[in-house]
Amino acid sequence: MKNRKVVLIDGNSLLHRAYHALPPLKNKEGLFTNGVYGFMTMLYKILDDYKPEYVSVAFDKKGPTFRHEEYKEYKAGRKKTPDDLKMQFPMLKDILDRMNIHWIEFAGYEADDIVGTFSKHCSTKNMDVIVVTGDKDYLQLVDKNIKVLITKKGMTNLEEYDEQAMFDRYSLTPDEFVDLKGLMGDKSDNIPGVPGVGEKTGIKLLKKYNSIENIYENIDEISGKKLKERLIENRNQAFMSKMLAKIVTNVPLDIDLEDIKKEEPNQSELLELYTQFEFKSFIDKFDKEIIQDSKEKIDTEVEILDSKDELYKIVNGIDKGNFIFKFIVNGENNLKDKILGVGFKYNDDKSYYISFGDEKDTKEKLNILSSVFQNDKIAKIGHDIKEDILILFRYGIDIYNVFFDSLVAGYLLQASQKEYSLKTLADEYFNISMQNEEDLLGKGRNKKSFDEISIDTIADFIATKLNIINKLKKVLLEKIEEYDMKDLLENIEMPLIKVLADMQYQGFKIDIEKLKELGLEFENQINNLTEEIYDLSGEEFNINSPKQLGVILFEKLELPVIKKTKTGYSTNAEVLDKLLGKHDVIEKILQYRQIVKLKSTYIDGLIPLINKDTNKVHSSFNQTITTTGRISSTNPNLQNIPIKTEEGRKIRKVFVSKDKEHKLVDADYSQIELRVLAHISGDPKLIEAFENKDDIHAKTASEVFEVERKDVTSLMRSRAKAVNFGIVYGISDYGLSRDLNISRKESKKYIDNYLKNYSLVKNYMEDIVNIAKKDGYVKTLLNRRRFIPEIKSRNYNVRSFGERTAMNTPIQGTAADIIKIAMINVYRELKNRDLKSKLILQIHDELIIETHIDEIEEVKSLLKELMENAIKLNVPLTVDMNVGNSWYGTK
DNA sequence: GGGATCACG
DNA sequence: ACGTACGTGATCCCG
Repeated sequence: MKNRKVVLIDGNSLLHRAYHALPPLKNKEGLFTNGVYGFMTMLYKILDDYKPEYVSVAFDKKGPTFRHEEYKEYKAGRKKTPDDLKMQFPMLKDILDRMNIHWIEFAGYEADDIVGTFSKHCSTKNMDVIVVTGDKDYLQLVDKNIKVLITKKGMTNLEEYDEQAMFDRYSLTPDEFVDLKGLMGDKSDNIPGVPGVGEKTGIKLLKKYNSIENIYENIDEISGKKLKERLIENRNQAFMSKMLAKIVTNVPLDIDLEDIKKEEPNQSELLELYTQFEFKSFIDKFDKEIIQDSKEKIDTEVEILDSKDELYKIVNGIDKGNFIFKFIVNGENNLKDKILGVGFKYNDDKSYYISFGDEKDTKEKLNILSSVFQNDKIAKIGHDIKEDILILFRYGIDIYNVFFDSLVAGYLLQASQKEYSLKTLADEYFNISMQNEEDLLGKGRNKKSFDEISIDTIADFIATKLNIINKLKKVLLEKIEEYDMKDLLENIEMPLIKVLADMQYQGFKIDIEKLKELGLEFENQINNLTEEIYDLSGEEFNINSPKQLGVILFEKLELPVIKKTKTGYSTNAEVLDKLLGKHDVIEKILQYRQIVKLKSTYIDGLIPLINKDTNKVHSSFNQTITTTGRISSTNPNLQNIPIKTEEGRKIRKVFVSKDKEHKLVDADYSQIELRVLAHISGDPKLIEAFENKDDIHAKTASEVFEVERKDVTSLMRSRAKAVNFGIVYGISDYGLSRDLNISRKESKKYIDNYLKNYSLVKNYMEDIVNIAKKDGYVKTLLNRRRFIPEIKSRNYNVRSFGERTAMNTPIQGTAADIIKIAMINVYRELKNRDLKSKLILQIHDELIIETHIDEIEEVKSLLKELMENAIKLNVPLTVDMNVGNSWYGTK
């Protein structure tokens, strides 16, 4: 018969280990959970590996122990347990209770004494005993039935010691190990031992004499004058140290094995706690059913409306309050695809769903609803409302009072998340699990569309959504107020939704003929370059494959390897630039790369996105992607259309105004980020420079290079420009040296010179990093918040990244805030004045208005006015403007 | 689906 | 000694 197995754990030791091994994880309430999480990870692993019938976790009990009575200085000078860790003890004990795992503490004794007593008791009963700890002292407990597991670096690694393993490692028996500690002492417990005796000497002595007692009986034999002297001098201390180090094995415990028998955990209670602590990986191990049962149920009461009359009756009763709504579309493109219906919920009433038939039916039903959408007294609430507005615009319906969007609100609260779907938010803010579209429709080849789903299913689906949006509204708004972001939400992000929807709806006209012409031009160049490259390298290969190109360049042609990537040779432009002149093929490859990029991304990539009827592209402007508050653009990305090279800039010739009656007016902020820096740092010299309309890069050059202003060369100016960029990005000498291809020493000098000149900028950089360290986040001028957990990382690279982020985010983010305000004001003003001109694009510091030719002067003046006065800073904001028939022309 | 590359502010 | 500039998106290759 197999021996019964018991696992005994030193809870204090293991929780300490876990706490120090893991980064400071917190749940969303701010509760530190790292120690508990690490402990449980280990516990699960041990239970899994050893499958014990009996388990107990021992803790130290507060207050003095018998050791303190024997020796007042015991554990003196030890650092206080940090509060972040202290609060995790009751948390852990709570988990153990819910797991039905026994835990124990006993006044006057430490955890190791309890474990010692228990383990010896079990050993005499011939049980297999496994003791788990982070403390080597426990090795004295090892015997033929007792094994000791000691944590190694990395936490989940445990080293197992039985009698043999111990002897292999220390050449000592467990009993001798106590004496070793008596000789060596222990700094962390403030046990003195014999000064000058360390592990090596101690082991040597004990191998010969086996115990401290025996050493002193034979003290005359000891070789080594000094050692002998020390031993004699510290005789009492040695015996006392041994006594302190000896784990007590007769604590007066009332031991009943039945008490520590491992029982089944209370699943639902445990799940509740794991949910609170956000231990996702542990939750995943539970049965699906138990998880499901633990979830909060969501109201899905919904009435399907069958006719326009029914719809009309309901809509008629809506005059003020909250209107939560969501359209169902048969596809991805709300500007094109069929609208299947709409679900809505008025205040806390039940949900309604009504499906739309043909175009005529759709229009009629939307017309009935338009009185709600256009009623300023009714607060519109939804999730990703921009997509719904596209539908309304498509049917000529305006919308007022866009009050709350859970997508945007979720983003504002935590801008670094990947996504903010209702399912994710429901999971994050409530204990609710819901279906998303993928769960409903499937994915890949078997993906269904909504028109293959029964109307009852759709109605349930949408009712769930509406109810979750309603619940989210409450908690997200509370949080937003707590973060002081109400103004940002109400006056910037919510009004912006409609502006972005309109930009997307308006679109940007493409000159198809010009596009095709340019495509052919690029194609010819590519063909020629391909031939030349094959010729120069002596064989045909796929030039687009960095792997194949690497083989040609660095193996066949034996060019020097400048840089490697994870997967092989680096062949990027930086590397190729350094190889220029070493082989004729390099120049051709650089040209080839450039033209292929232009053609594949900006010609071929654009074509499928053009609406064939209108020749327009309708880029999607995304409000919830960037961590800094900028917006992003996709399908196509209109924020990275080439400009830096003439060849690339030609692409802009295909972006034209929609007809002869319109032109493009392009307005961009000059140096907005440096101006923001001047404002938030308050640096008088920087502020003055902008007030004086100074050439900022030239000015920086004269300061950084310590030359008279008249002696600034164009090379100096362009380098100073890089320094200014570096400052905004959260400067590092390494980054600057790479960018300018100069030594780090030199770049460090430039930076030092800069910061010497602009001492308040230097202060800002230091202050903001400290703020981020203290608060865990930084803010923009308008209270947009970004959490920077990286700044507390123990990894240098990660931490440095956090510091640069802390410096850059308030600058980039404030600039983003400012242009958002400008966009809202411009949009409103164009509308108020009933102008035909429309805002169609934003590129971070630049706006493009498709302007009616009769309105050009008016638009230019209102644009300039509204952009420059979007916000009052202690430096002026200035805007440059250009007009053209194409985007190429606006220069 | 991730890595490399390169387009923009 | 450590080794990266901040923020994005699209395309291509390749496992």
